[in-house]
Amino acid sequence: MKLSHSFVKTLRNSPKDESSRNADLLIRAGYIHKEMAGVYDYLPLGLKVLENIKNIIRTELNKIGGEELLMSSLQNPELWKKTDRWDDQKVDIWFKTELNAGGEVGLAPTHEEPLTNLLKDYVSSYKDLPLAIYQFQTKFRNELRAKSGIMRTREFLMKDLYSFHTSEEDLDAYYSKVETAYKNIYDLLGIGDETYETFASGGVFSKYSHEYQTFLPVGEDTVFYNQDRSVVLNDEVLNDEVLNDLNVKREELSSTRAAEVGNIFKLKFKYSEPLGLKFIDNENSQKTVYMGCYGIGVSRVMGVIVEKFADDKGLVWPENIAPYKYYLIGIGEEGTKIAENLHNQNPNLFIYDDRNLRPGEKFADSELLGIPYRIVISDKTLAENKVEITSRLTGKKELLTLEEFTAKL
RNA sequence: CUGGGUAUGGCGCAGUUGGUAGCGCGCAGCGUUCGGGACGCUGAGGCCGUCAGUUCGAGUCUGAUUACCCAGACCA
Repeated sequence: MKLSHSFVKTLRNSPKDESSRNADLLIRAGYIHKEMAGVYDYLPLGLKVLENIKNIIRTELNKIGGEELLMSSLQNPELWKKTDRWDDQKVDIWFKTELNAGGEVGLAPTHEEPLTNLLKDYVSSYKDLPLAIYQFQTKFRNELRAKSGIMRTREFLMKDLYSFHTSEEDLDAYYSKVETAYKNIYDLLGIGDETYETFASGGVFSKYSHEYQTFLPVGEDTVFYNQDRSVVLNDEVLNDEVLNDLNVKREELSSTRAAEVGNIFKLKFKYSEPLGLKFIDNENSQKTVYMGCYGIGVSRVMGVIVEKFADDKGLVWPENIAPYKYYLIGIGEEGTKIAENLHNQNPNLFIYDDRNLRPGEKFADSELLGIPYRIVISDKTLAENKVEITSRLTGKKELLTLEEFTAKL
């Protein structure tokens, strides 16, 4: 990608109305644009990051049998009335509007109801189960207060997976598979070593749910953890009964701020019962389907990654999710010519800074954008017939011949 | 929702006791520069969030309203 062709520009000043580090840097670096409080646009670079995160998640979910679909945002109130989640007193984050033809619709804050209902058309026998169905979908939640940049917004991208089973054992077994998949996902996203499965409140049908919490000073949750971090719990469930269940003592726990990057639930019959999702078992008797649901806030994860890695020079993306791997700078006539050639061979790997700027500005932007490796080709490096590679993360420089470098691509 | 704060060119800001707007960055042109955000000259761009009001005159005063930010509450 040639930078001169992008409509996006970097900013030297921080926008006044963003105090969160993630939105500040993402806006300055041209990854996102703010539409209004809690509503952001994803510009070409931001979209690439989002897509990279999605692909990591997609790959892992497909490994555990997930099937991807895409459901609608507009919701039929009748469905939600059956589960008692349409009433604003019960669920206070709905965006609701009216049809010109008459009647109300809502913008989906989650998708248990429509998917459970949808499956009534496709599930009739135990032979149709289990199922694991997921999507990447825009959710709408009318939060009283949007904050923390892209970490808590009114419109956001979420991966939601739902599983359907004939028995509690099967649900439990699948739940474990998801736990493993989630661990892999957070590892691949680069935040695995600071992300912990955390006990949280479970609701009606199970004692606990599990959240995935990334330790982060600007996180919105408070979690408690023991010394080896084998037990982590949300402060909302910090009580004697839970401490007893988990066999930890209050005194041995420390607390920290953390950001929720995922949440998994055993729903059992919570939605299948009221919506009537049933199957016939092998003895011809009618049973209610067991369900689980598993979410990851994709856009929030992007914000958490920014918060986790950014430094005083700007963004720092892990290689896996960076929009491009290399930021290419040619200096001098010969260096520019070679850089241009290199870029043209594989435009998808490089941001080629072909702008008519002095090198210092290009260096600064390469750092602000957080691209993993900066490649400089100049008279200086060409004197040794080499190109210079600088790691954004470590700042370490390396000189390779052009042949050695292209061999690595 | 409660409390506090802010609204002035694309971004960041200044506008003194009311006299119809200025700076930095960015942008356009020319020239000198060219491995760490260079410099000179020239230039474009704003009815000062919105609506009322006071006044001969309002970015400055009054009232209302909207948006945005922060803290808290809320948060499958």
